[in-house]
Amino acid sequence: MNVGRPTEFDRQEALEKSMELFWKNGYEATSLAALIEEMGIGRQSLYNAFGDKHKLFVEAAEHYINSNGQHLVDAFQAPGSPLENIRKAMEQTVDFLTSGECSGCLVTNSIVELAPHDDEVRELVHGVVNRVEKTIKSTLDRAVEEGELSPDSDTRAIARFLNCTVHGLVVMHKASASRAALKDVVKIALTALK
Amino acid sequence: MNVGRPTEFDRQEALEKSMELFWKNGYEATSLAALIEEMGIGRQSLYNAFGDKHKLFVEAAEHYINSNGQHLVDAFQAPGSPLENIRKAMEQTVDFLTSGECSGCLVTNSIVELAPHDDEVRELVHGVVNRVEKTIKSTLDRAVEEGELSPDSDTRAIARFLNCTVHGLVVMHKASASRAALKDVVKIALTALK
DNA sequence: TTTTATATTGATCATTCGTTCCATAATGCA
DNA sequence: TGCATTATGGAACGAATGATCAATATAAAA
Repeated sequence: MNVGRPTEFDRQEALEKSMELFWKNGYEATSLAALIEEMGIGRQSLYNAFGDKHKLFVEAAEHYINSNGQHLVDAFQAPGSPLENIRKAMEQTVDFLTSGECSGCLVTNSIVELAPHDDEVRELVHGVVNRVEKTIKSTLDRAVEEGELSPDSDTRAIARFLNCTVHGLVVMHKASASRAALKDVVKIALTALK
Repeated sequence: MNVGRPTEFDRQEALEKSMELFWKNGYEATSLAALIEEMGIGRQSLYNAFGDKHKLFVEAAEHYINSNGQHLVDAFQAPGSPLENIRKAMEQTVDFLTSGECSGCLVTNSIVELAPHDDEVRELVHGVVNRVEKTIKSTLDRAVEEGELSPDSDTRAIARFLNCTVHGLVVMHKASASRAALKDVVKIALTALK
């Protein structure tokens, strides 16, 4: 077992670096040369460890979903008041976008750049969108159960709406919208929770 | 005046074709070869008439803004009930996205793909976003004047919110969201107009 | 008709792209 | 100590990229 020359680099670390690059520049605009440079590994090592550029991207996107994406899901599912969780999750999104050097959301970026003509990526991001929608819906259903929301609320529609708002916030931020503008959006969006 | 060999192709027609291609595939994924193929002109003619790929893209984007983008602005500014205009404009957006073969919105696409690292495009789309926001705000202000909306409404915030929702709808559509899902979003978003 | 200016056509440019080949190095196993 | 197996580093691949050059064609102006 474990025969052969041992790998010299940290696979997870290299994957993380590639994720940051794809996140910042998108798929097409990220070259193999840039990846090798940023990941700090040799060309052949990249192909050995990750297959090819597209496979690397998919793996990087999955890693993004399991790390950054999970934070959003966690915020919605936290214990305590469901509506308060939703408020916090939306404001957390604004903080996430406006804190430090952030390039929006890798999922949103991939939806726009790749989903229309890349079947594998489309299935991946479509799954994420559906999962987030269900997460929000279950939080809303809990809000109904606990009397925070009217029993005749269309929780699925509201969940879709909030999900949509998150993507809209990402786009606005990339269009140089101010933090105040994003907060305005959240403020109004939350008025739909009555 | 008008000296030299006359141009054989229709410049506006060629520009339109390039717009459709950039719209469908994005900037990076649209090659010169595909452009001259679709535009039906020679390579050198393209460079003579439009400068280079980037200049062509900017001009195509401006054309998109002045045609497709104007339809949205017109919907908001139509005569009659302001709130009714807003409702129609949002539903028109859903129709626009789900009718025929549409690749979202060239402006939204450009924001995500190019705005972060392309100064010229960023200024262009930033201007569009601001203009749309002001258009919606003026419609909302008219709604306040005509008593359709409470006088203490934060019309700028609502305008930002609706603008955000439009971009979110585009992203959702590209993520294979159903027409029903988009309509759900609009239904909830309009409840913020109370 | 000659001159000047612009358009078209096709060849060709240097780069960059993602990818692969190959020789070498480093490990565990027999 | 070989042997098998995997990793690394560098060279090189063919294809595609955006862009330009040079030759020819077509028009108006002199």
